[in-house]
Amino acid sequence: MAVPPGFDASIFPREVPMPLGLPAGWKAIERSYGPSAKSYGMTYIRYSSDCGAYKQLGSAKAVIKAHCEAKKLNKKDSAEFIKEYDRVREEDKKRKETERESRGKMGVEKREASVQIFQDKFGPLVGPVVFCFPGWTTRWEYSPNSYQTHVTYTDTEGTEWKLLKDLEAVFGLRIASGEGDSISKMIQDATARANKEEFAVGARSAREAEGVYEVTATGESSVRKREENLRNWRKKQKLEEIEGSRPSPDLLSWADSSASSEAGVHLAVEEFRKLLCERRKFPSSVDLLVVDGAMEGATFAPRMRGVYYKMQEVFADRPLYQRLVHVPAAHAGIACDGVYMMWSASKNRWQIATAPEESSPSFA
DNA sequence: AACTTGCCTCGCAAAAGAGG
DNA sequence: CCTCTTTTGCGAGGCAAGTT
Repeated sequence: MAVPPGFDASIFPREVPMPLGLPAGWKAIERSYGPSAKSYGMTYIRYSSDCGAYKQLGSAKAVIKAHCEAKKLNKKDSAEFIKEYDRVREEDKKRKETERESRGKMGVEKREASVQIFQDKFGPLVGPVVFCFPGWTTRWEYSPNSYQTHVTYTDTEGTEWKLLKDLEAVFGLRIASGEGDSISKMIQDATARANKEEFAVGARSAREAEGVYEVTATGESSVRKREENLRNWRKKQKLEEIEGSRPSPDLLSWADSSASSEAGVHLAVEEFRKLLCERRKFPSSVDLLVVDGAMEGATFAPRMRGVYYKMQEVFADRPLYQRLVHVPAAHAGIACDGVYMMWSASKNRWQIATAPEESSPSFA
């Protein structure tokens, strides 16, 4: 077993976040295998209770069992507790599935059905139309090995799409969930502006340059040689690797260092605004919101505090905010986090959670 | 004897690769 | 361009050697 690149045994053992749905009062410690082990470079997790009664439990289920024991729960309450744990896990699984589906990755049947819904309404989706979606970027890459040019579309969220079928499936799914109107409008507007010849310029340019041709949301086009593109790509990969090994870079940049200073926060907000407007073409009037303080000691404080922007969507008749993070490796230098702030009608309060749904588990 | 620690395997899911 | 197959990655959980 090869040791993963960048593996550093000296950072272990270390505390890691407890898996979702486990009770408070426990710690998860990640340890690494010793140099003599076949699994050197791999790690494993052990759980211990803060009270010291349990040490080195090997799994989440064992933690649940021990928790019920320690709390002297009777059979019924224990079963209830386990049920709740399963429910939370299930919900998280569903959330992840929804996330995958929004990227076009779904089961065969669902995919075919979604594609059908789309095609019944609009016919097959074609490149020149996607090319005209407002705020999207189109990139043609020529690969000399296959003499083929493949196209990648980047949507306004920065998600890349390589297959028109994926887009059809996602749009079909959204139509089925009642978003038909906005999609219809986008498709119709784009179809009206679509121009086959203009689109064909992309593939031709990429082929002639034997490299990459890209047209951004604002209509600027650029050509890069293949080698140059490969270099950039490698650089990006490396950066992402470094970013990945570090805990949330944005927090280090301001939440930790300058949260206490009014001016620091102000600077961070302005920085986000600048990036949003210049790189992601948001209107300069975009509403930004700072979440900070008043939660010292809260486990998820580092995950919650930060700058949020007001989304176009509304939730429960009130604005919906999404957290922004600094990601220098991303092309815009900025990205949206999976953390939202919304109004909860049932609880009659603002809350921060991982998905804009009434039922999603919330931090506060 | 009971507990702690390190290691290994199994099974599933995601990613990569091969082929039509 | 798309689908099917293979490979890889990863968490859960058990086993066994070492400690107390």
